[in-house]
Amino acid sequence: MITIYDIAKNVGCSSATVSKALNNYPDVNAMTRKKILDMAESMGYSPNSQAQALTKNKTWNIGVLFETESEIRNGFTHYFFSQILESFKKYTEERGYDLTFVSQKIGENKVSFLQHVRRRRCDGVIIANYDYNDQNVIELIHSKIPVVVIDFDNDTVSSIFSENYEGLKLLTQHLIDLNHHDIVYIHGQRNYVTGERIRGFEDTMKANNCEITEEHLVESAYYNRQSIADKTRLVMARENRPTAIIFSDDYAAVLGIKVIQELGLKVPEDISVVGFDGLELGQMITPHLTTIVQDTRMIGEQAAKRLTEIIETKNRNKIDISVGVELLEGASCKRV
Amino acid sequence: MITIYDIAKNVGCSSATVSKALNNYPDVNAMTRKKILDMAESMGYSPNSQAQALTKNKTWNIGVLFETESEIRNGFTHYFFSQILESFKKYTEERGYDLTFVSQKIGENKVSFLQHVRRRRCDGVIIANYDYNDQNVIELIHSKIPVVVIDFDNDTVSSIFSENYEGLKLLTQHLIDLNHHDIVYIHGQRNYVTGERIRGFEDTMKANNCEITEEHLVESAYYNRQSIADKTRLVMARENRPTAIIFSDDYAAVLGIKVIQELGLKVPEDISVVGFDGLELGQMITPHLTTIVQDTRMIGEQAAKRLTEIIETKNRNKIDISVGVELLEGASCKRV
DNA sequence: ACTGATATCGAAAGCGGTTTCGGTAACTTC
DNA sequence: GAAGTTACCGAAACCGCTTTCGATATCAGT
Repeated sequence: MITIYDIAKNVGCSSATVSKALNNYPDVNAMTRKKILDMAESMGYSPNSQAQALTKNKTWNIGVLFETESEIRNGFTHYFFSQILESFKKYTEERGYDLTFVSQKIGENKVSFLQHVRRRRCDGVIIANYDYNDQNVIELIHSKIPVVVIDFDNDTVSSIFSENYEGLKLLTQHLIDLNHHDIVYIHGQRNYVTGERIRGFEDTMKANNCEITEEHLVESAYYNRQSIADKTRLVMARENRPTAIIFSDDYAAVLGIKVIQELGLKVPEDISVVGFDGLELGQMITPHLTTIVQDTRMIGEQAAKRLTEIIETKNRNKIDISVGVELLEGASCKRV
Repeated sequence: MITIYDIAKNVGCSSATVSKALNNYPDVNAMTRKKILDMAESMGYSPNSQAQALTKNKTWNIGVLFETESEIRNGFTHYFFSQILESFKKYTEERGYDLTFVSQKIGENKVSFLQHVRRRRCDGVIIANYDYNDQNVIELIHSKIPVVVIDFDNDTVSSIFSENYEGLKLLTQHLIDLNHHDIVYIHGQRNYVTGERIRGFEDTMKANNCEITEEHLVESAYYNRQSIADKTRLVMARENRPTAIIFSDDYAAVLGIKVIQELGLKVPEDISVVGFDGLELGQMITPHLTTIVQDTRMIGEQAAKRLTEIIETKNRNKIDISVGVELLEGASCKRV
């Protein structure tokens, strides 16, 4: 690898001048600048970002913490979060940052997430879809490093949310408008997001004088095929089966529909089904899924915007950003 | 950020000794070593990987080039390649490498992929699902940097392939065994992989004395919904409609099935359909898709293994690795 | 007591850059 | 022509770490 010293030697100047020419400093003669730039070009010079990071104390690197509590679909393969990450990546790349996945190992050493991020001197970290109870994550959130989280309620770092309450309100109202009164919500594990959604569900039910008992709330493990199938079958086997099911997400809804179909029943003729997320998946099956579309592009972009802002202003102020949702009417619901 | 100098000062020794203690050099007294380690611990020391990279000339960073020719589902959201990447990541992480996505920008500067990788001093690069005709990619492949590619035939760098020929042979034979003779293959753009698959298709058809004309080969754009739907409709509208369709991949097959269903026809009663890849997607619809399962875990692992091998041995020898495929029988085919 | 081996340590150079600051040389200005 | 600017350049310190190599102290052996 060739260095600025090599260039300096060939041009006949000092390394300082080369550095200045390369970095558009004003105090270098136009002629020398050109000679240096040409020489750099012809020698195939490539600045060493490590050396630069060392002096500038900025790596242009953003750490990504991106896993899942589920064993089934994790990391990149997660239908929903991969979309957010893709959008996040696009925005940060434009800003000149690279994304580095933070793991628990560097070279030969086992490290905590915080240690990893600090070793790599990441300028900031985005956390999504991680187990927020993980001691490692907590440690990271409470560090001095710029952090933005997605879908996680906390009082230290900025976070991005979809309007979960609103989403469930829209879904529930939609079903009620179709004359459904007996609606079961198969939701995910209790956490902040789920809490908000349940609240939206309950409030809307009550506001429309629909009875709501514990029968109407069923918990299922997130992105867990077995659990989703089991819970769906359980609900379908009830003697007074509901007329509609709200699934925790599109993935669950699509699986649920499959289970229902395998039971010899039809959606929406025998039961109405809605999801949440707005995955392409939901539109690839028959019937098209009615669902809430989360604006993943916007979520990723807002997360990126907020994170780069924190990095560049050093102001870690907690700001919560809420991203709007939208009802997408498919063909999985029917008026009763 | 605290440095080895800070530790040295507090312990009362030189920075060299601190470094040695931290790196398990033999020439440091057990007592001093302990003092240093304890001090490092209590001060919350975190080595600067940039500084280490500078001296060791090794970054423990692998560049990832991972996009798609399609506008629809790219990067992380690609159903198939995200699985490979996930597996790749798992393996390289275990080995202590970090993954960095290589873009066309660093800080304020626009750069080529090669420049990006060289600036970051990546130890190696994995390329998957990229446009291999991109001048940027070609430049990278012909550089001195350790590179492994997936699904790309070339004569400079090591590559990992699924047994594409074998895959189509299995699919075609399966259909023929079910008495299908009129089979249309809706394949992707012509490239090496597609070529291999077409060869497998044609050879098997011929070996079974099935007629094969240009009618039997239809080209459709990869992961392009519109194109897939159009081509499917075209084939379905023929007056002597085939009894079976082989789609380029599961994504296309699932979309194809939807189109067929929307035409008021049934799979497999009216026509048999098979895909390629083995996506979860294919098993989430009714009927379950019959397809070829590509071993994405193995592909990612082999790619990682080969790449780290090249990095660690400096031997860039071209080695092609072939990964076996398997027929998965769903319910999307019927005997005629 | 003397020699040679061994254990332990640190000075210093190097990795590849950036940035301050002082020094020339040339150029204005009156 | 003296004084003050301005343009341009480079020495040197620094970023944080690794690694060589020589120095010193200690110890065993004879």
